[in-house]
Amino acid sequence: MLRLVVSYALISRPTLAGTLALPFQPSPSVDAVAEQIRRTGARATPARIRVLQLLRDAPAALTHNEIESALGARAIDRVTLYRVLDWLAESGLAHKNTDAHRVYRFSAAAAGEHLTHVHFRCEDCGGVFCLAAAPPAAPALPLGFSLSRVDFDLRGRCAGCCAASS
Amino acid sequence: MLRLVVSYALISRPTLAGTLALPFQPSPSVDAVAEQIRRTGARATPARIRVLQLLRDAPAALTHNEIESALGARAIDRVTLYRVLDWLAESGLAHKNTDAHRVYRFSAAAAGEHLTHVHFRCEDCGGVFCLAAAPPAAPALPLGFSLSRVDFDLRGRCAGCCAASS
DNA sequence: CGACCAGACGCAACATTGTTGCAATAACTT
DNA sequence: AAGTTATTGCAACAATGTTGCGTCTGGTCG
Ligand SMILES: [Mn+2]
Ligand SMILES: [Mn+2]
Ligand SMILES: [Zn+2]
Ligand SMILES: [Zn+2]
Repeated sequence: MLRLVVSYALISRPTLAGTLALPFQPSPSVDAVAEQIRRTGARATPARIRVLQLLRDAPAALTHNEIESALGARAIDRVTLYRVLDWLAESGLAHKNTDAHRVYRFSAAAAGEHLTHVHFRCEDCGGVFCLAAAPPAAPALPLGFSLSRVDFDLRGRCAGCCAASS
Repeated sequence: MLRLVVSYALISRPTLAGTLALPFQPSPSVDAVAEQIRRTGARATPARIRVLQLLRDAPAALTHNEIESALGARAIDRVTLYRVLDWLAESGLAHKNTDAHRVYRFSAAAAGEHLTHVHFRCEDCGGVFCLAAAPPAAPALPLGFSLSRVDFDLRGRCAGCCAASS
């Protein structure tokens, strides 16, 4: 069975603040989130509002599964959640990334542009941590290739997982 | 449906040789491969020999699916192939990586150490290309984190996919 | 306000990749 | 040649993600 635990508390701990980007942000109001959605030209539905608000509150990128659990009772439909998440990513309101277990993780885009910093990916829990360091410049590409983005990923075990196994 | 096409020919083209690492290597004999397997202390079974030989012949990292197709008739069992591939990776004879479509790709380990160079990952076909550039050094980690590996991945569209859509 | 309708939703069914349990087989050892 | 035990093949399962389609509703306009 796949073990996918997000060390919520740990990620936003001040202990790591010196090297972690994206500090915790105050929760946005429902109206503000709805307005942000409408500005893209699309409809501000309850599903989109709740999910985007959840992402903006989250201290780390979340999986579809984690979001479904977080919504708890009166959860929205599984497929709708997939569509909402993809829509958020396409419309630029969220980032869609793959974690160390090859599962998609989503994070609110407003909080910071993930292309401007380096990431640490825990091979144990799958968590993604935003580090303060900037990624280096890309080397030259072979002829005919086109670049869309650069990822500098450090892999290993996060503090939480290291502590849990010692 | 998932489209997973490896541009075999393209990857080993001399056009790209200036910037691509891992040039094409001559095919190893069955006996040499079997001996390489036995040296790990495990049994040299037909499945392991055929798969490792295929990987050493391949100009690019292959998915489970591609390997199954390549073996064609008298294919080995799906599950056995998964186990052979995982064993090859664990025993150090092959590398196991994730492509842009979040599918595992396997490549023979002897041909070159992938930690010493940068990769280009095509977001269209999922192909992984080894570039000649070396990855930059890792920045400092937060306290308690442990690093196991660094990936510097360029993402975009490969020459084959760019040409196909123009 | 009430009707309208493109866009969003919910449901059911499906696809793909990867894993687990277990009995049967065969690679190596003696 | 027989014995041991790693490896195989099969069937069933699990997790993530997708597609098709009929129903509903958010935002708009009369
Ligand atoms: Mn980030
Ligand atoms: Mn490589
Ligand atoms: Zn972890
Ligand atoms: Zn491509």
